[in-house]
Amino acid sequence: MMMGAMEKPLIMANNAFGETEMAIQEITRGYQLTKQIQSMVSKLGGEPAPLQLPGVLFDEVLQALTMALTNLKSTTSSSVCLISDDHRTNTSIEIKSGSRKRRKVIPWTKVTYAPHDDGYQWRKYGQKNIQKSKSSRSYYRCTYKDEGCRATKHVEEKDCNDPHLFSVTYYENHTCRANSDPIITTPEIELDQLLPKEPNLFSFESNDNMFSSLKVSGTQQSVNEQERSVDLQNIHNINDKASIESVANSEDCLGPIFEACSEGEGIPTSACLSPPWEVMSMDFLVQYSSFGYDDIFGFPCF
DNA sequence: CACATTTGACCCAC
DNA sequence: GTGGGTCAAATGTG
Repeated sequence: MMMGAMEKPLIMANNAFGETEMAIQEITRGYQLTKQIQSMVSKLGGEPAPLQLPGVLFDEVLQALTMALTNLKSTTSSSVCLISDDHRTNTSIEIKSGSRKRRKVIPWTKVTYAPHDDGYQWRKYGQKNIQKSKSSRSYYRCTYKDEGCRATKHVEEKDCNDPHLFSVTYYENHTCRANSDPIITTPEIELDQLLPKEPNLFSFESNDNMFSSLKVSGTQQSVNEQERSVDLQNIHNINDKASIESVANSEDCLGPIFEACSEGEGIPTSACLSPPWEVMSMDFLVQYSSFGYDDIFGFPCF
């Protein structure tokens, strides 16, 4: 699915999210056009010396666009309700310890790229080196703690090759005025608006809480509107890097960097990604879309 | 000056 | 005793 050079970008809904989405579309288009030019330049051949510099510049442009997309996508996905309320809202249970009742908060975790702005205002109150982890963990609480808001979060660098990847664990819900922030809770943004109307839907099929397959659909302007399937015994044991890469990098698998959603009992059901992220983002994608469950499934870092 | 961050000390569950 | 979470004084920043 290669977008034509003169093609216009999609027109999105006229709201804040739509504007962000439009920016994402534009940058994605810029990425694709740069790829096209890079391809044309590389085909000229025969004059390697003067073409070496443009080659390096193309790489840098593509990298810059990719980073811009990541940040935009990260902001978008954390600012709107991609996640079902059951999982955005952590719950708490009462635990009896001796004669005392102790409230145990069930946290939820998401993996995100920096900057991890989730729309709330946080105040850092501590930092500790964690025994099991090479990196330190930062402790944040809501700026409006004085107003009775008990929300806290812990931010820790993920133990994988990507230094920009962070694990953010949330405890308690915001009860402060920030909770009425329309960006966070906009009810009119429905899941189907967020899910890609474009190609590259990776759908995870689950069976008894185990992921059994990964499907990739190329639907928009795909030469063959076909659905290809990569069968994986259990997605949490992904080790077939090559097959995932081949799908992710296939020509009719272009589009937004990624989106992720979760339905039902927290089992990630669909997501999409585009070729620039290859397997690295696949790992991120899986972890992101299974926020709070990575401890259970133990997704690997490639 | 007000607010945020840093960092060593303290608390507490295990 | 140890490790993780929180406190609070010192320090930084706009």
